[in-house]
Amino acid sequence: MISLFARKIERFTKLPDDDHAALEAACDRTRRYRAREDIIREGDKPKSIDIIMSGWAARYKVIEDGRRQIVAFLLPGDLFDAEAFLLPAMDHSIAAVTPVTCAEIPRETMDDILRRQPRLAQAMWRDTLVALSIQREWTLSLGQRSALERIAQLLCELFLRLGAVGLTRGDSCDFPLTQSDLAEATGLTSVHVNRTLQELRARGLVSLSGRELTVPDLAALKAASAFNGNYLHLDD
Amino acid sequence: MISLFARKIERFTKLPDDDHAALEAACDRTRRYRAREDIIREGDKPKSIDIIMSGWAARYKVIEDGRRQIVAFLLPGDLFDAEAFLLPAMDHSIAAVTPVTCAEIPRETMDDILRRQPRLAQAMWRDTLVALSIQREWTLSLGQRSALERIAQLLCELFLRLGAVGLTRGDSCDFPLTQSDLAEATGLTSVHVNRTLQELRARGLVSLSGRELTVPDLAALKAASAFNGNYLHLDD
DNA sequence: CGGTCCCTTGACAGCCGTCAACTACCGTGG
DNA sequence: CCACGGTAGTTGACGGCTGTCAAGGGACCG
Repeated sequence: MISLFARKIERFTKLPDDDHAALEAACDRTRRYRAREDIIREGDKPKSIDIIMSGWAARYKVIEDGRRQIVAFLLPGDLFDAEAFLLPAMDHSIAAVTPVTCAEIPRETMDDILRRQPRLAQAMWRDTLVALSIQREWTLSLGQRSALERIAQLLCELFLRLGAVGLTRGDSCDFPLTQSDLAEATGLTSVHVNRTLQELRARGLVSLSGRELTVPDLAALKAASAFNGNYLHLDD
Repeated sequence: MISLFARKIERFTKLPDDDHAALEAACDRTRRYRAREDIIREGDKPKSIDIIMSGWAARYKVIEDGRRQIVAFLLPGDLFDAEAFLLPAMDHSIAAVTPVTCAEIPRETMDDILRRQPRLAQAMWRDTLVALSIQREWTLSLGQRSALERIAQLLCELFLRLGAVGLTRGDSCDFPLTQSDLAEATGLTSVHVNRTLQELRARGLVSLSGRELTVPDLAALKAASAFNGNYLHLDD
């Protein structure tokens, strides 16, 4: 059941069988969320650590006057709420983008894992470090890249991350984000995202319609965004 | 010697004495860097995990055409290079802003800590989660805040983080960043940072001269940047 | 006293935001 | 069947925040 997550963290170190068993046993329940439903809100103190089994979600932060920023996308296989386990309370919110199914690891189980499965705990810590690396790249993007580069960069990232968990079909993949979602993630307005997507299409870099993204020439899209995939830590 | 770091991670859970001893024993050497010297470069695979004992450093990323973004500041008590321990190679660089002194934990010692001191490992993981939370706030800032808000926000953050490790004096603190540093951290140009600082001074929100920052009214500065300090996880 | 780094200032331009209206699509229900 | 409403996408006109370019000033230092 937790195969996607296991596969992801085993990119670095193969886990022994008892860690697999512990992880398998830890995910005792699943939970479903509707599209656009909040999964956790800022200030909450959730009782479990979740792994996304299917669907897309978005971490977002709001400023009191209503401005809103998506700070990360969560894809199948991604672990989240480790922060809720180790920190006092959530400092941001998470919303489902599509219908989402999660596997839940209860807090008490996490306590056991930390004490008794150090390799598994280490793999989870490493997962946090990859998330941090991605967050740094978003900081770079928002600080330095133009609108076109930012959007191209984000599309590259999502395409590669989906590919890493086997969710691409050739040069295409599902793409449930609206232009407003893209705008909130890139710090642009949806109007400007719209114009920029037209530019990307005009250059033949992407085709994006009917909830499907096609990237005919990934190298070209990378070049357009000055993409450097090291930050994803997908290889080796 | 590692007191600042221990104090920082014990905000959440008191560590037992043997963890203290393990941490103390782990930091067997210190190393010094000159101001503006690179401490680690992208692609490196350092042999130790470092804790800053004194001075300021900056994590930064570059795009191949030369654009440069500071993605985090590292202050005394901060742990860094955990990513270098758990991930294949550095995906960014770190440079000293001032002269810096670091305590070094060798990789082999870290292996031992993970196996034998689960509470200490957990505290370090938590430290990574706080860094991730800060990185999310930077993403929010760059995506949504105006130039004035971004700079005010950053000044608030640095002032509070310095205060948490006892490095403020009343409403003042050392402030070694140049306007170019601020520009690279906020995604602005140094010209615009200059004008914006003048605006902040004109409003009486900060005074910044001779490497010293004074914040006469922290609440006012927070208000000017729509600051919400939850993300720092400094209390409780 | 020349050099370098940092800060400051002015004029101008451009990327992207704001505002507003319009189209397309789709599911619901009369 | 068509009216209806809501969401998503599109387009145009205009404005402003911030960048670019260029020059100059002040402080520190060898």
